[in-house]
Amino acid sequence: MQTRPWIQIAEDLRLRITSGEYAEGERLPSGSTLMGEYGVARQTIQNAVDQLRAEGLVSSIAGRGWFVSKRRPITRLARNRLSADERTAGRGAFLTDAAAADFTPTVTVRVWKEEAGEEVASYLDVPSGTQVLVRDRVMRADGDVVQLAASYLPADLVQGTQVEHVDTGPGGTYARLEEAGFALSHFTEFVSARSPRPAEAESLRIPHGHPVIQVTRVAFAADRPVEVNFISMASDRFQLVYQIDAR
Amino acid sequence: MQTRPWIQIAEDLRLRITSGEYAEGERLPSGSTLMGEYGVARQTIQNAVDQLRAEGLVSSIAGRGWFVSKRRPITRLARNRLSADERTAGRGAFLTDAAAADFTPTVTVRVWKEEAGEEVASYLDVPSGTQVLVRDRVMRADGDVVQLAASYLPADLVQGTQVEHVDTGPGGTYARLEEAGFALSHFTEFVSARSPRPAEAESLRIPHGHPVIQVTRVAFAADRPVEVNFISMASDRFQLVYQIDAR
DNA sequence: GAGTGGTCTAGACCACCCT
DNA sequence: GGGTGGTCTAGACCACTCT
Repeated sequence: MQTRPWIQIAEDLRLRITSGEYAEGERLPSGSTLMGEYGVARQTIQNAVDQLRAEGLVSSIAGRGWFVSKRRPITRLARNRLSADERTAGRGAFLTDAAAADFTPTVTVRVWKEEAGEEVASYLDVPSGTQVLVRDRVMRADGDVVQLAASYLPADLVQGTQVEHVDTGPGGTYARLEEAGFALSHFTEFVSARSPRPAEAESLRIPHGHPVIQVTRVAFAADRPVEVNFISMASDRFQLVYQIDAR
Repeated sequence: MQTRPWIQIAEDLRLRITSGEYAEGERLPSGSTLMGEYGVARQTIQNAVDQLRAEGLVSSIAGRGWFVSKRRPITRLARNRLSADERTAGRGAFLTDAAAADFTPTVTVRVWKEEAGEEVASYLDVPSGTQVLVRDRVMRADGDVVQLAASYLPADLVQGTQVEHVDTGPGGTYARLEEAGFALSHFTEFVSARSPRPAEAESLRIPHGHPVIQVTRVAFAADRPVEVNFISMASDRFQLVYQIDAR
């Protein structure tokens, strides 16, 4: 086998953590101590700890030490809440989640128009370069950024509606679309994950190496796509929940 | 702001790639060249490239160089295929996907019994320590490992059925469950992402730093959980697709 | 054999935290 | 001030690839 030292050290430390030798919230031995214990250089220990941090087992505080991560409560986001009932209740999806998970939500919105790039155009089934309305949103929970989202809608569809404004009114964009004659039939969500760019990681307060969940949601009105929404969120804080009928 | 050098270099290289200065599949300048260009040490360049690799923009071949990643075709896994129609068609989910995505599937299965740990017990709504049947599966596409899955079922539920054997027969576990009187009502899928352990990354052939999509699927028969399935797959190869009704 | 990526080492500096 | 994590440097070695 002969794995590299940093991998072996990571595996050993992982074992010591999961076996309970170091309890939740407890401090790991310092870098210098571990250098001595394993007889390796500083950087090698760092690599091992970086791995455990990416896995979510360890978090670090500069100047204090490495700590066994406390299992943070994970917010479960029920995706099937996009149903008409929830929508007409007058609250957007994020605000509904906030109520369920008990945090104070803030949403910062910027709105502008641009020409659709290739990806957006393909999701919306329009030619590249078509004018689209962009709704860029930063969602905070108790002040911390937790989700980034950018919606794209064909500009002619929402011309003169409240969707063009920062505040879309009760029920949000979807409610306004329905009023404009685009009754939503279904949503398609594409779910994946990726490593965030450093700037993104910093704004979402993601530990280095931690993945981001990437959801691309397309809203359809009578089989015509009317909105595509790109959503990013930290994978250590959120879990998506989908209900699938068996029949 | 004053970001660290490796972040700035990563950002610069990302720009040079996305702007098209280096085309898809093209080789980046060598480490030594970049050390000279940016006036930094080898390790700093390495850190920058590691970041781009985690983002999926760059892949590396030891002894050859760093290359701008070719956008691999992503296999979209339609989750709503868990419906009764698909199930009675006689093929498991993975084999259906294989047919759709055009690869040759292989599944290696190991089966055993053990006592349920805390997590499994809570998903199955049984006491910790209850006997469960474990079906551990390695799924390969054209020989490459692409998915790992481990199913847990209450042992008494499947006592004496074909589910206890490696080959569950046409329609798989779900078909056998229905025959045993447990008509499936719905599935709940919890979707998240995480950084793989090094060993896991190697077996799934995941570039270092690349996330794994983690799906936990619970099958219900008349509101009683009868199976929990933990599925891992590489996020650069798969995307999950969910259809959500709007009414 | 020369060039490449990947890793390890030893030493240094910084920002930060806790007396 | 002494300890801590995080980063950068300069130099080394290895496995690999392409002549």
